[in-house]
Amino acid sequence: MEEQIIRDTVISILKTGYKINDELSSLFKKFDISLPQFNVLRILRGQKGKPANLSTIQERMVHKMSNTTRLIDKLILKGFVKRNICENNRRKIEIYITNSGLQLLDSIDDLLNSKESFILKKLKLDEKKELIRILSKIQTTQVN
Amino acid sequence: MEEQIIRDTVISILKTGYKINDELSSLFKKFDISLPQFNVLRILRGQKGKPANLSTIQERMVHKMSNTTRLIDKLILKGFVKRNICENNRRKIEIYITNSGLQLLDSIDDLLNSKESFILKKLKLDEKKELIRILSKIQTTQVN
DNA sequence: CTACAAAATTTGTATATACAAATATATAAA
DNA sequence: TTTATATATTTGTATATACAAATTTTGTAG
Repeated sequence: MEEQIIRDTVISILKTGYKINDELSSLFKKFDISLPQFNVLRILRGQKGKPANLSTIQERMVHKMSNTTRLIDKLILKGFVKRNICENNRRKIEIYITNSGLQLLDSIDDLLNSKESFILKKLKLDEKKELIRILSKIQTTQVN
Repeated sequence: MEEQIIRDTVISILKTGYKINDELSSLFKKFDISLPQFNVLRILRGQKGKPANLSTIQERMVHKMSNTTRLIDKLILKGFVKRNICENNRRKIEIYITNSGLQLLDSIDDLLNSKESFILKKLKLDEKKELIRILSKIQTTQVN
């Protein structure tokens, strides 16, 4: 029945998501960061020197979180990012990645690439594209 | 480049997983349970009266967790399940769903079905099947 | 200029989760 | 029978996350 297929689809997305989440988390753990923390660092690297403020980071995060402030706090403690108050708008903060943060990402990049390739190794190129196409339909479904 | 597509695929699976996770969580929250708790209740209902022990439940969970004991504790506190020590093997415990738990599931079923349908409403039947097929390839990829 | 609402971030607090170590029981070997 | 090993679950503890309320600063209407 259709209803069963819907349920199976939902469960298979969830399971695969959890699996990938767990595997990447265990990789990042070796570098003493969490997956969301890594995600933030990568967003900041993408800024190419320009700072980002909290709300920008939140928007771009793979998993939107309720508490990005404390996540940044931890990255600051580890020396991977810096935080300043924005001159123009003192409500905002400006967040930068440090050299140490860039070095960390650099040391993770290759490992991550091979991990990701491994996870998807059974998929042909077409299947990856198909996956992206179908999943993006779900992403763009607005829920009330 | 291929590497970029791999990354995009991984991110799109993660994002979709988080999205579905969050939406279902917010539905279950109305009933004062979490998604993993719901999952356990549904596993127990599937036992059709027979008890399940902790390790069985853990194996079947959508998201394997490190701490199923306390998850069950919470369900017991709410009166949705019961726990006994197994007669044959006193290391094991036997977990049952109560009538109250069954009623809860019953009251959730319809809402959940329509939520799931809504989430996947943009997908044709073939696309759902294709999704399941491709994702199962990832599921069966053993990571060292 | 003052009061009020909006925006951006932070903080308090309760709950959830991960991980490792501890406990309890059963099985097997000597 | 004693000791060791494996199995099943529980507990301690540190960390992570969710959610709501509080704080700080800005913009705007009167």
